[in-house]
Amino acid sequence: MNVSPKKIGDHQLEDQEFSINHQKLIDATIETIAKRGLGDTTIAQVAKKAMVSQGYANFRFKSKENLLLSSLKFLSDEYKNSWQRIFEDNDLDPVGRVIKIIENDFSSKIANRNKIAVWVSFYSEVKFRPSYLTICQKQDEIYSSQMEKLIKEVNILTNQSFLTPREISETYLSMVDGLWQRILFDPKLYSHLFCKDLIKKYFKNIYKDEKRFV
Amino acid sequence: MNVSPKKIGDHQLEDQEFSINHQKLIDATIETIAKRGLGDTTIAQVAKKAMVSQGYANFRFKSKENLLLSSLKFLSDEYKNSWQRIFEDNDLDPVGRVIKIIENDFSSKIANRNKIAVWVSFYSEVKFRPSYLTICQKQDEIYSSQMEKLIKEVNILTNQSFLTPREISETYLSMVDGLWQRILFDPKLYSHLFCKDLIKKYFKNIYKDEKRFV
DNA sequence: ACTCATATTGAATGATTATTCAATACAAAA
DNA sequence: TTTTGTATTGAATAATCATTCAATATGAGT
Repeated sequence: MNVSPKKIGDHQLEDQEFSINHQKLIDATIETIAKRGLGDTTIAQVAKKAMVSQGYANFRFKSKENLLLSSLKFLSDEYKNSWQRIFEDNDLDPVGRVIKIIENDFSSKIANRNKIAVWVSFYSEVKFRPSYLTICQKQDEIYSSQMEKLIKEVNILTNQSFLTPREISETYLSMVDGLWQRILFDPKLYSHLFCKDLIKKYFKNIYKDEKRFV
Repeated sequence: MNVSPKKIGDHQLEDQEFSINHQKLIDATIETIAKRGLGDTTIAQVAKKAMVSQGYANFRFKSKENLLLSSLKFLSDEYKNSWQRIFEDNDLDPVGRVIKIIENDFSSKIANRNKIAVWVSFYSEVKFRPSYLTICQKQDEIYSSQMEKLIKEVNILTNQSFLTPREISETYLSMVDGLWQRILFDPKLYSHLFCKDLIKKYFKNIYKDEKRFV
């Protein structure tokens, strides 16, 4: 049953990342937050869902706070990986990349109601937990600047010059955050398709000659 | 010191709305949520800030849940009043109304960091508290439909027909939600001026001939 | 089989906090 | 002044939880 103490040579790995229990607990944390909300998430519930003892969960992560932080970090990395792959895909041209970005932001892996619930829970605490802010802000800054660079390329290719890359990028990113929130409210009305089409239409209005924004 | 038992004729007013303590407690609740977060807001803190006893706060609102609910309702009504006044102002033409709406949504009364913190706290709980959802959703639906009607008028006046009123209204509202969230993260970067100009530029791009969107 | 180090348990602890309620203050009416 | 009904208090209660830790299980090395 105990799988965690991986060894390299004679050395016990210090890094928690390699433990199966570590990941089980993080998954259970995310599920619990999504089901009951951040405020009603207790170590006991998480431990039960992860099928380890309550004491162990605390021992492993040193504190509840740290468990929450690790879970946020995990979600944050998952999101980052998904868009970084798009930015690094050399088979895509700028417009194709933008389309992939939109589709990723409203894919069922990223924009599902459970994960959004977790995101929003942490967002709401950001003002009071500098540690949450650090994780969210760093990610957002990179995404934001990558996006701006990408839009710059699209602007040049399409001869669009009224809205600056910064403006397009900022409006896009706010719109995504806003739509994610709305998915929480009313997932039927704000379906993935609806959101994607809305944003594509928004881009189509900026880049009138570009056929690919449906 | 006791001002609350207003009487009409011989009748004790049942309606809590008329009590000064009632409003003091709601104000204190909002301040406390903004300062410490929804999760760390206790009745004791709120009561202390409102300068009444802890027992009284509970007695008055029957439960903590109910106090929170009343506070959300208060904020919700305050917001609704501010935009309803704009929709009802007969001195404004459609474009002028849109501009007022934008300015209201990023006025310091509405988009200040404390109130946004409270909004976002409740949003994050919406999935788990149907009562919160009811308040937020109802308000949003009315705002949304009023906005759509207004945009329809602007579209007609400006001969704009590529984006539908619904699309413009949805993108606008999501953008506002997203920007509010961003104000929480980084209020320096997302100043009121920055947000207003960004949105006006966005409208200017839709209504190219309309000089008033700066 | 025995030892030892590490992983894991789960019950006990102590802190926090919503809620209750008996006691008191207060203000109007008699 | 006394009575009476309501407003308000604040201490007691009971529930919930994070955290701790002594006890136990496990598995590798000898």
